[in-house]
Amino acid sequence: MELAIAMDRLLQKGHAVTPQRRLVARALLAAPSPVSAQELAATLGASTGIGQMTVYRTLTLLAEIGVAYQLAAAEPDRHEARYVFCSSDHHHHLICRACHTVVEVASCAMAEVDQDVAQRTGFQGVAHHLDFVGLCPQCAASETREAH
Amino acid sequence: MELAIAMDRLLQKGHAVTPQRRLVARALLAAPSPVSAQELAATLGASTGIGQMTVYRTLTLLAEIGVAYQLAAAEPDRHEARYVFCSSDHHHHLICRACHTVVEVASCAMAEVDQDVAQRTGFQGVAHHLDFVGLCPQCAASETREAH
DNA sequence: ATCTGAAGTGATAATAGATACCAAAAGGCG
DNA sequence: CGCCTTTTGGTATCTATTATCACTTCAGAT
Repeated sequence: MELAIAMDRLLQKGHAVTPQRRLVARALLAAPSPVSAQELAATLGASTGIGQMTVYRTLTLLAEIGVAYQLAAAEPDRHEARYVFCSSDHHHHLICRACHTVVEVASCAMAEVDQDVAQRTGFQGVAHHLDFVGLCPQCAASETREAH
Repeated sequence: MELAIAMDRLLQKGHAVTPQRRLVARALLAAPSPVSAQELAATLGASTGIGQMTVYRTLTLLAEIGVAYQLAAAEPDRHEARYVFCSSDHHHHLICRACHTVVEVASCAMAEVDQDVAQRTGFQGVAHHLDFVGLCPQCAASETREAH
């Protein structure tokens, strides 16, 4: 179970495992598409009484220890951060620009690209921030239909 | 002169060329590091009387027509959008995490990566959102010195 | 098991980046 | 040159996020 792994990582990094953190992580894991802190706070607040401060702090913390990822590609007109659960190693996300479904993209050769960029520019400790955006098969189909 | 190209593109896309838009584009072009709408509005507002609404709208517009780019890699603790001027074709940005200098990275093989991702997932119209972050040579040197 | 210091929580208030609205002032094409 | 549309900008407002701080809970040591 992925949740246990996430909670373990909390402990390993010197953070407490609290019911609230477990609930936030579980909600994030269960979400079918990227969620914002606001959305999680609304849902969890109503069902469990967790305060929004805790949701914000927990999401930030989960992102810090690598259990969550804050998407770089924000939707237009929404300037709020959206998160997805990801316990596995470095990888990227492919987001449907219609329904916002997220698919993980197996880590490609970006490490080499980082190295290449570093060599060509003289920068050190080069990392990257990368998301893919596209239309998932279902949305592409329905969009074609609507345009008839 | 890059500014003329940018203004031309405005016209081509059916937008008016106004003194305000010229000033915003010029300020963006002259900026040595990514600037936020707030910063531009403060500077331009004081020196030319341009309203902040216009700055926000113009930056959004410039980003839409491809003359400006809104960075994906936000600085921690700053949740405001930062823009850089870029009239040339698709490319990426390498940002120093200390001094925020921006270096353009010649467009790599990302188009092929997009295609590859599309094939493997069935998504259509796949694009990406990618920034690099690192330490520029100067900042790397001074950081090493400080750590002594 | 329980004690204890440190970490986590949450209600409220405050901050700040961004947007809505609308009257006044331009721009561009005929 | 003149009209119609687009653009502008002041103010009010929204909303996501952070600050504060008293209270509670966790985790490791005794």
